[in-house]
Amino acid sequence: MNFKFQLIYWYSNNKRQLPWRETKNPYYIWLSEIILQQTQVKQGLPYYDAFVDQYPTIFDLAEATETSVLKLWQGLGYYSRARNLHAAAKYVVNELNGEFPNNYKDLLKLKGVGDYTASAIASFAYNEVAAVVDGNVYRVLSRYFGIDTAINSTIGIKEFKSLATSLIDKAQPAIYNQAIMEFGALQCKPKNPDCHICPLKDGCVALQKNLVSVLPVKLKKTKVTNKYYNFLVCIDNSKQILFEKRTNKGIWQNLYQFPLIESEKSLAPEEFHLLNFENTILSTEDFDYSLYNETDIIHKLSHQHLHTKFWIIDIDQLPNNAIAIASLTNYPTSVLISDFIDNFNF
DNA sequence: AAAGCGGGGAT
DNA sequence: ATCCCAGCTTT
Repeated sequence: MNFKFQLIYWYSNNKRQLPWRETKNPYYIWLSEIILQQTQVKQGLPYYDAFVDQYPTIFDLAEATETSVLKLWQGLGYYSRARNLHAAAKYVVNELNGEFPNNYKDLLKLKGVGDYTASAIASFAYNEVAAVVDGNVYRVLSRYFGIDTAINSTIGIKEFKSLATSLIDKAQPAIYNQAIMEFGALQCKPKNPDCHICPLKDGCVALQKNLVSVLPVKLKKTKVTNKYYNFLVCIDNSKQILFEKRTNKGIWQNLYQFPLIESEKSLAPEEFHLLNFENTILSTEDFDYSLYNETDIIHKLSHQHLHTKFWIIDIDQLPNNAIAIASLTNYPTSVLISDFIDNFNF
């Protein structure tokens, strides 16, 4: 048996039952693919169910507000996916008369849809011969064929896409694509795969040459920068609180948070006055404050470590852009903020 | 070509 | 700690 039939045979015996595999509806398949970008199935599954439940059609999604879409996305990370998802839904409904793009080339025009996702939707929903290359595929191909080209280099991306295209089963592209990804996820795992029970072991170059643990090759890691965040939790006598939208570029765009002042270093409790209040409505004179967390909460993103302090500030009367404390949970926020809201005794 | 963008799981 | 996850967009 050749490579593709071995994969498909293995898949038929080992595949997981997942809801997006039970449908050919391109909207549901698209939804699942966006959710699963850089996200493990276990983490994405409850979000998929929630989106299907709350937005059963692309029209429902298009009619929603971005804030409500972000709220449902809360906790999943990479929030540009949610913003792009919503924008693409509006594009399909308003510009394409609600007809979902039905081929690789047109799928690529959707915001948040790149080569992998366009190939996945085109093959799964329309059985188009378009080879997917995700993290699983990179791993399987680099090991089986013993390829040490860096998978995140420009040349590597082209080389693996070309190889994947040459291998796909043109008679059943949907099954083949599913099979190679599932094989990478369950059998050809990143760490300590059980190669002695692998159906492809006889042809696997990495196994013969003892290169399983070093393939695939990936270029360097991103450098982590440290930042020092000071959130001002400003509460007044009528249980109002300041909460505002992050409109800047960068992390957590369009999510909500308490007023934030960055500092150059981690401040001691008595150094509160060193914060730069220039762009806030507060002056350091007219309120009492305390520090919620004695030691910094370190919120780790892939490229930033956020050393965070929550300063609790009591004020007589906040301006009328403040919101009710009871309504805080209606707003989409980062995990850093939602954890605080869940734990703080308001 | 490189950097930016989250959060959690596995080891 | 470190790497990885059904990657894409911006610089």
